[in-house]
Amino acid sequence: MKKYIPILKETQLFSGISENEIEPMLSCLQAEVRSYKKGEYVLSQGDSLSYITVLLEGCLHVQKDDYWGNRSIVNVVGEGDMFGEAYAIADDARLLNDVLAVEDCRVIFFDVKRVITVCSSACRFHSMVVQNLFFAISEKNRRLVQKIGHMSKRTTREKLISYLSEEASKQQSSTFLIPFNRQQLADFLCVDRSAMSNELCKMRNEGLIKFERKQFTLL
Amino acid sequence: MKKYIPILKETQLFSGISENEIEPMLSCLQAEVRSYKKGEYVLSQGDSLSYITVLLEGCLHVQKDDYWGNRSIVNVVGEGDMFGEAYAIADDARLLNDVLAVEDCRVIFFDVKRVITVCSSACRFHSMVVQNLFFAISEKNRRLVQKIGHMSKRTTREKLISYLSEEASKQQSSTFLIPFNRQQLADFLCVDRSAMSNELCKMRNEGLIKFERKQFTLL
DNA sequence: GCCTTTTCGTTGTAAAAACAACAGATTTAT
DNA sequence: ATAAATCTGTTGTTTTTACAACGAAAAGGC
Repeated sequence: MKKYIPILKETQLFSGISENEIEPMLSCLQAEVRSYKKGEYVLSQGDSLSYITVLLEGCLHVQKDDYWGNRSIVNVVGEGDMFGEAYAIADDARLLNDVLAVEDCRVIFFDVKRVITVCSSACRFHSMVVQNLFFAISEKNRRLVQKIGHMSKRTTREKLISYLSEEASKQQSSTFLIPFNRQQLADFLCVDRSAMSNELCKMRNEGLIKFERKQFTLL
Repeated sequence: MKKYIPILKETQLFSGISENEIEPMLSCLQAEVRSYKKGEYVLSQGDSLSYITVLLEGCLHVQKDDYWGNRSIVNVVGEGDMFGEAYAIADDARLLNDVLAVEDCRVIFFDVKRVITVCSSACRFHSMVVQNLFFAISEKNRRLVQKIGHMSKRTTREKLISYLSEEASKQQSSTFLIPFNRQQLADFLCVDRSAMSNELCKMRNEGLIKFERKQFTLL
């Protein structure tokens, strides 16, 4: 359990809490680590979840099969990411998606009741975790709305402009780095990579933007 | 103010709190009720919000109009639903969307600082409101993720299938009512109305669905 | 260093969507 | 009850996207 503390320290959930403070919290929060083989389901649609979870190792896909059996991947969970928290915290929320291990995985579970109910004074950093969770979910909410703002644009060019403008304003510079490669950016904006790449180059030729790998400049 | 207590009692924010316990909380939370006519804006993009709000009566759309006049409906707020909370909780978050009354509405405002800061006095149900707020924000996140799931689909048909499947499963019936007219549904899924209407009729001709105004049936 | 894998840009084609314009049905207002 | 406004379906045209296939450049492993 101890070996995962450096990973946990970097997560938003434990932001502002040092490594030696995390250790006693693990038992307070009834932490439990489980392993999954590639192809196994970590969570399934319809499940009732009572754990806050953080992915320690591997990669997960949050996906859904619709009425006619078509599958859609909703989200990719990377190492250190929290997932399923909205289902664990909400009162009686059944999972609407499946969570599949696409690699061998290691997941840490925290009892949600222990997390959101502040325990007696012994665990003084607990209230900070509660607050972290509160702000994290609010921020996640706003990020989702922003993502919807980009996706709602009709053309690939408009989606790109929407996203790049926001990134520029967030980083307070017309030159900035994006956290995606081309494929990931396309997946984020829900467009085809090659079509997007094509559009980016057109925009560059028209003198709207400059870019080099992950560095972009709005002109 | 008193007459709204029976409505508030049924809301997520005051879940588990009885009517006679709500009354003293209203002053503690500095509640204020305002009315809006159909077509009026309750909140506007760029606003800084310091109130948790609950819709007592009517229906609201959380939406955004872009430079070219394209409208994107992010969320539908029904009676008893809370809105804008993610912006109120964060310290310096400006609203990304407008909130429009699509019917005559009545909204109650609570000072967010009073809500999330548990008071010292004998307001013992206050901490339960805080917990309810957690639940509500989590649920909101889930709804946003669902919407992204629909929008992430490449074709209008897939978007429709995704949305209608979910609505069917949410209402636990293959026949159900949607809360949108055609234009609003198009705005919600971020596609052109006529193209969507066309696609719906094709799907009906292919025997996939039946519909009549706002009532749909999956076959 | 070299080889392998990944990333990125480019092109052409087929499919799909946006857009515009219009007519009939339905709802709302007076 | 009638007129006005809104909603819905339909069609044709233009624009945009998805898809597939490929080579060059860059990154990573040994």
